[in-house]
Amino acid sequence: MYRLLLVEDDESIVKSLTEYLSQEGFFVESANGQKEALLKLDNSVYDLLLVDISLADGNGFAVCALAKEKNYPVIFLTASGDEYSVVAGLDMGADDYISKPFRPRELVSRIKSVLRRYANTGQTVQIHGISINTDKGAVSRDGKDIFLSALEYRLLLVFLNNRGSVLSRNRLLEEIWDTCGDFVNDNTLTVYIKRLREKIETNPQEPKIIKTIRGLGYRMD
Amino acid sequence: MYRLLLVEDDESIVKSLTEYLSQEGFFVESANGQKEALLKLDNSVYDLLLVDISLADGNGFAVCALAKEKNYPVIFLTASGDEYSVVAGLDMGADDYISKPFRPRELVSRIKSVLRRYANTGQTVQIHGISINTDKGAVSRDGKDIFLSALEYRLLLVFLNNRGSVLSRNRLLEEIWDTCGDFVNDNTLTVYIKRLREKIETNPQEPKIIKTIRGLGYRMD
DNA sequence: GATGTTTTTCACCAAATCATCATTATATTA
DNA sequence: TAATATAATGATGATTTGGTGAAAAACATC
Repeated sequence: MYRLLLVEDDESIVKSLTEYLSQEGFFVESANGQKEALLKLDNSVYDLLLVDISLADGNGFAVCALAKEKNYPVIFLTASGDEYSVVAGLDMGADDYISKPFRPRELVSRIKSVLRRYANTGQTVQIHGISINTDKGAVSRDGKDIFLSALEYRLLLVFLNNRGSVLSRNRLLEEIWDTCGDFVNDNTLTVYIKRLREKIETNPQEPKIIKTIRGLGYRMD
Repeated sequence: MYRLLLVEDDESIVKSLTEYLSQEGFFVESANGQKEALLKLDNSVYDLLLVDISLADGNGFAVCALAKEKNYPVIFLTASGDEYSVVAGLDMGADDYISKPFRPRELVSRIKSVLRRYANTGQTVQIHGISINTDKGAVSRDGKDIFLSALEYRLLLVFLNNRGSVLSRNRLLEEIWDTCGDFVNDNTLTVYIKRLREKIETNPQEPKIIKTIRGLGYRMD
C-alpha cells in the first residue's frame, strides 16, 4: 500500500480526495499547510507527495524542496492557467502537475505513473531501523550492510509489500515457493523466518519486525 | 469463480461482454434493466456489479444504492463525456467507472483490480466498542490489543459476518469444525463461547456482544 | 571434482492451544 | 414447585504449532 501525503488547505478537497484515493487503495495522510507538511515529512515515510502550490501559509515550494531532498516524488496541484507556478514547480524537480479542477481518475493515473517511474529507480525504504533498497537489493542497519540470501531477501520483500497484514504460512509458501506446502516441507518456512529474524532483528528471541500471530501467520508492522 | 452481475439494456453489449468475460473465467449473469437488476440482487449473491448508468427504465443509481447497501463493489459503464454521471456515480460509492466504448481487456483489468482491493480491504469494523481488523488479524478495545487464539478469532469472525442473525450451535460447529457435532463434543463450542466472552465482553456474566438465545443458538447484534 | 554457500529436511523441545469431563447454574415446562 | 433440558464453568490431559540446532542435499564457483 502506497503512502501519500496530501498537502492542501481546502477542507473539501482534502475530504473528497482522501476518500477517493483510499478507495483506490492508497493510504492517505494530509497536512493543512506548509508548516504541518514539513513536520510530517520529518516524522514519517511516504511514497509520494501531492502538494497544492498555493497554500495560505506560503507557497508549496518549501515542501517540495524538502521532499526532493528526501528523494520523494512530488505532484503539484495548481489552479488552472497558473503557468508561472507550473514552470517553477517542474524546475524544482516536481515530477508532474495537474490543474484544478481535475478528474480524480486522472490524478490516480498520474500518481500511478509517477510511482511506476520511481519504482525502478530503487527507493530506499526505512522500516524499524533497517533500510532496504529494492533496486540494489541491499539491506542495512545503521549503515552496516546485512547480507541476505536470495530467499531471505524475497521473504523480506513479501513482508515489506504487505506491511501490516497477516500473511498466512500458505500465502508465504505460495509467494515464495509457488506452492501451498505440497512440495516443500512446511518447516522450511519456519526455518527461513528464523534465519531472517536472526539477521534483521536486534533481538531474535523477541522479534519486533516480524511478529508471529499464532494460528494465523506472520505480520510485519 | 467470481460472479458478476451485468446490468445493461443493450442486447449486443450484453452478448459480447458475457462471452468475453466468461472466457476470462468469470460467471456472468445479466439484467436488462433496473427492475430486473433489483430483483436479482435480492435473490442471488454476486461478487461485483457492472452497471450501465443510462438504462431505459431509469438510471443505474438505484441499483448502485442497493448494491452498496449489500457492500458489493460496483463498476459503472458510462457514455463518454458524461462527466456529471461519473461524479455522481463515484459519490454514490461506485468503485470505478469505464467510458464506452471501452476495450474489454481494460474492463477485465479494472474488474480484477477492484476485486483485489475488496479481497484485502481488511476494513476495521467497530462493534460494541471493540474494533476488529481482519487484514491485520487484530482485535482491540479502546486501543488495547485483545489476544485471541486462532479458534476464538475464527468464531468471532463468524459472528461478525452474520451480525443480527441467530446462529444455531450446529451452524457454528459446521462453520468452525466442518462438522455437525458428530466429531467434536458439543460442549466444546460452549467452552469457546465462554472464552471469547471472557476476552471481548466487559462483563462476561452479562454478555452484551454475543447473546445467548436459549434453545436456538447465539447472536451478535 | 573440491570447496564453500544456500536451500531443504530431520528430529526434538516447549509452550500455546484445544477438546473433553464433571460439575454447577439457569431457564423451561409439566 | 419439581423435573428436565439447556447452557456456563473450572480443571485437566492431549494435541498442535512454531522454534531450534544440526545435518543432508542441492547449487554454484573455482
